[in-house]
Amino acid sequence: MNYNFNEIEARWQKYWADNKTFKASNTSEKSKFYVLDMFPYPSGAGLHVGHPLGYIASDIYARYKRHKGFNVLHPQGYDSFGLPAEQYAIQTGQHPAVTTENNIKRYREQLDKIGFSFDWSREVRTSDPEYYKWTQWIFIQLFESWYDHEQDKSRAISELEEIFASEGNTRVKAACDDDIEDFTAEEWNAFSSEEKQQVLLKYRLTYLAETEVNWCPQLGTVLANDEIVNGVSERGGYPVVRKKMTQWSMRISAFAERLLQDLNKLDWTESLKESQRNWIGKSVGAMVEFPILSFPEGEEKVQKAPPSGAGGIRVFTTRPDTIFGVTFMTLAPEHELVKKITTPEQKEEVEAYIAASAKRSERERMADVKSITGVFTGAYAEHPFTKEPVPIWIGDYVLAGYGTGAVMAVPCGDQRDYDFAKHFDLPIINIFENADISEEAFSGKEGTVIANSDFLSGLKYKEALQKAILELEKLGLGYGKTNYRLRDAVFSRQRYWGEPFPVYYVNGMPQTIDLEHLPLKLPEVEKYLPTETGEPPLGNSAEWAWDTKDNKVVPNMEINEETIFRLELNTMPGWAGSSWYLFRYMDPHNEKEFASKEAQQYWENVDLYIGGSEHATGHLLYSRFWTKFLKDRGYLSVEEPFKKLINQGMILGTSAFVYRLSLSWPITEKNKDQEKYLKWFSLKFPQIYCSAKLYERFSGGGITLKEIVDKHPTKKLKEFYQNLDANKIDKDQLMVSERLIHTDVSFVNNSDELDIDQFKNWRPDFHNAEFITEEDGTFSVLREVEKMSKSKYNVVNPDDICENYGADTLRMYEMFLGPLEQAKPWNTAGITGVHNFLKKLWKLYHNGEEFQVSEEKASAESLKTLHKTIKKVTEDIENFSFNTSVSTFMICVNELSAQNCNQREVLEPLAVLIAPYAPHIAEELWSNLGNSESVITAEYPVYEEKYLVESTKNYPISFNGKMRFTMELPLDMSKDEIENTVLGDDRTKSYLSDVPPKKIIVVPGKIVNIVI
RNA sequence: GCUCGGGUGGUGGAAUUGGUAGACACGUUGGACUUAAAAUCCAAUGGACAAUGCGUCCGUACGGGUUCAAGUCCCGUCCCGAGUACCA
Repeated sequence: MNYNFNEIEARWQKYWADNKTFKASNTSEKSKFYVLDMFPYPSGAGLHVGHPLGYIASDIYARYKRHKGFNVLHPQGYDSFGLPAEQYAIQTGQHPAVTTENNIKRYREQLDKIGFSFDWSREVRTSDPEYYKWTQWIFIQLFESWYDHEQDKSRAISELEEIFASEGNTRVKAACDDDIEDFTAEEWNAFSSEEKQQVLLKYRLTYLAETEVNWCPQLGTVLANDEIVNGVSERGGYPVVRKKMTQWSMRISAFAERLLQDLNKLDWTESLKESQRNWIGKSVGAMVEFPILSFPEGEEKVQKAPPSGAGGIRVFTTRPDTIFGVTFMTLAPEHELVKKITTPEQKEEVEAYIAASAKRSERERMADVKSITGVFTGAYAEHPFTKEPVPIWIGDYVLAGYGTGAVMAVPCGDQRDYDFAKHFDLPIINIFENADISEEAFSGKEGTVIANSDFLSGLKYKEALQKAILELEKLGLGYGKTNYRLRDAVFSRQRYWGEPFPVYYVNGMPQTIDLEHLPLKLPEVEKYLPTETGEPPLGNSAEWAWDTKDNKVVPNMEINEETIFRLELNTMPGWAGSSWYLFRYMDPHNEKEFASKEAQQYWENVDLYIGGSEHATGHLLYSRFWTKFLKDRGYLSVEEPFKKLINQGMILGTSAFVYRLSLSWPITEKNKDQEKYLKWFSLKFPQIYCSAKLYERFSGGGITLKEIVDKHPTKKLKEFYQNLDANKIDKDQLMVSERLIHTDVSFVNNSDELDIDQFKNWRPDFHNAEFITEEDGTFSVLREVEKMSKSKYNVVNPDDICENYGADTLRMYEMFLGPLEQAKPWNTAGITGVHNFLKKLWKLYHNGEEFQVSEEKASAESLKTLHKTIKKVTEDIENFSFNTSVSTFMICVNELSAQNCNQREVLEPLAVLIAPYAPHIAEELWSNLGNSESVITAEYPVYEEKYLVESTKNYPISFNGKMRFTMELPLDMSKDEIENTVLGDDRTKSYLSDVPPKKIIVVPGKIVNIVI
């Protein structure tokens, strides 16, 4: 019987589904193990071979753990709220829920074909009201909480109210807005309830605030920092501008220190922890206040303007020890004090500068690091110690968003300050002993001795740092402070397809809806675009008001501001639902809690999490934040969501680009009839030869040139295809890409012919390209490895692989490609190797057509092969080195085939051993071996040392470290005996040629090295 | 710029604590089977020299070093990838 993978796989997939083989129980005597994949966003394009990579790895591990006797939770679900479904809805009018449902169906079909051991009874979808009910509930909990820095935990807002009522807010150390004024208990108690609400909002862990946000006009929404790549939106690549808006924010900054410290507890890769550390961006230093001096008109005398506090410029610095090196200050152009302090003489210049820098986008400012710009405000600040006036400048190298938006400039110690000072001819004072600052700033820290600095002179960096802070504190002009780069996370999105906020507004103050009335379901809207007045899409809904009497949604027209109020129009961002989904899997159908205490206590948190590294700073940070919050408030018992995390590398696709090289004579006024330009340019290939309509029809995935020719045989296209030299390029595999490369160079050539050699000279990247010259131009074909994506027409579909080779081949091949964590290009060519291996494995259990295993004792040789394999594969799985375990299996099967091994004693354990990797074939073999239950119930084979014990070792004999020959010697031979035996060998003698060796190194069991 | 990875045949990649570099697979070449092809099986396959085999030399980005022994450890240089960036 041949290895009929299609039939075998379909049968076992049905068996698993019918028997609920992978259903996990929340009560078990066994130890638990939780293996989780980052759940997918169900996009319209379906899965490509890159998606399942991580799923296969986690599935192998989950199956392995089951064999090892663990109760394994291995669920899967969908992150089903998101932008693409909404964009699609805007274009086609189809409800996102409908397209999402369709996409999920397709995903499920594709996933099922690969044979994953997911417990689908626990499936979650973030867009399901029964799920987002609890996302809304968590939001409410955040709203009802504040962060107490003294206890270092989140607490109920009612406790804060009690503190305010009894002692005011002066002693409260809370994470809160900056602009809070002190009040006493009496004052608090005298506040109106509205005033109280306003104050509390500044303490809540989710709060409304006028914030400067990243606004993307094309997408019509705000974006989080991690949704912006290189100044443009991650999705779509649209420009992003800064804009002030009232937005919900999450006070994640309150958790900065804990998020940083607890990284040490996690079994994550160092690089991932490092990116989180960078993102949190802790810096220790001091807050210093420089009082402002002003020059009142007509008076030369320096006068102290508003006393410190109200009128000072606050700066954050990591180097308070360098304070005597301050020669000027720089404010960000957006700094609120700029307008107040600018002198009339400087006003014009300053305003022009502010206007100019406001025009420059964030991106331009980032790209243009080199040029130094700035303007003097005319104002001066007073140095806290020397009392000397310090000129105040503005410059856009200072960022409004970091620290206080102002810096004390120490040109001798900071390169940017140095450059600024040089450019504007500002003084530079050297306050470092033995430092040369004639060319650049001196940035040394450890061992640096401060000079020329009054009471700091002679002190080392560390001592000076502490002394400076101490002295500042004495003056009341500064204090030690730790600053974090981590900003509070904006939580509002002006979108339709997301979780609605369970919030309505009474007199402008937000109120939340009680749990028993959740979920607040997403309303129907006529269109998914912003309203004419610029409100988010939910503003289009006719029924989006909250009736506080009946606790239900009612039509907007009934709003009376007494019992019926308007609801929040924003929705939550994508990361809301994904921040806690791991806990919902534990108890997915619970209607009373997001997960029961029992389920939580049993499953705790994720033991192994596998997913892409693109979530390093977004999802993984937010999820940690919410977990810590829920723990603080007693809803969870764990501090961290994911114990161990592995990033699978991306699988890349190979794209072939067809470029058209053509001649053209662009005619301009200047060169009319004078010169001929040979201009090379690329065109969207399909658009040359086929209509735009056709192009759209093909956009379901990668398209080959042959497909276009078959479906749309225009004469030109046919000719082009036929004339391609099949010896030079694989014409049927030729993929057509819409990629457009712009060239910015044109070069002069007086001939009409394209000089290919010259062209290659000019563009070395085309050195290996194929060139084909046609009557209407020259074409070139280039292959490049890049991210696999529908838009790049380089997608390989896993369905086709399953169809042609089977899921087991796909699973093993994806693992065989290389280390899990490494990015690697997909190349289908090598898949036959893995497929042949499975065929050989199949043959081991068959005698020609018949399934047949022998009940006789296996040979010592075969047992050795088996146990060697058990040992290596087990180690490999534990180390997530799946690629090497696949080759171990290949070696094993090659050896057993050579030994003609067909004994049950070897083949039965082998079937279990390979089951995590190739579960379908394993089930088939296991059942043919006479077992009635699924192979998943089988115990994992145990490696026994006794089968591997060797009596001899094939010693490599090397001379001066170079291996020359080997000698088979008993392992129990002593060092001296080995030495004598080796020296007695004829080959050794010939290498020594009668010269006695200088030294002989014998490492028993390893090597012999003779030094001549 | 900084941080973290990495650089090994024609290709993907192996090589626990320094101990036989190139496992396993693809590809290529030759052979068997076949009318033929596919499939399958067998053999060879880092490079150079030698070629009857024995062999010799060079080889893990580059230059040094430590060591009996270095892909592996140390110092310096170059290159590639990822993240991050006027972070005060």
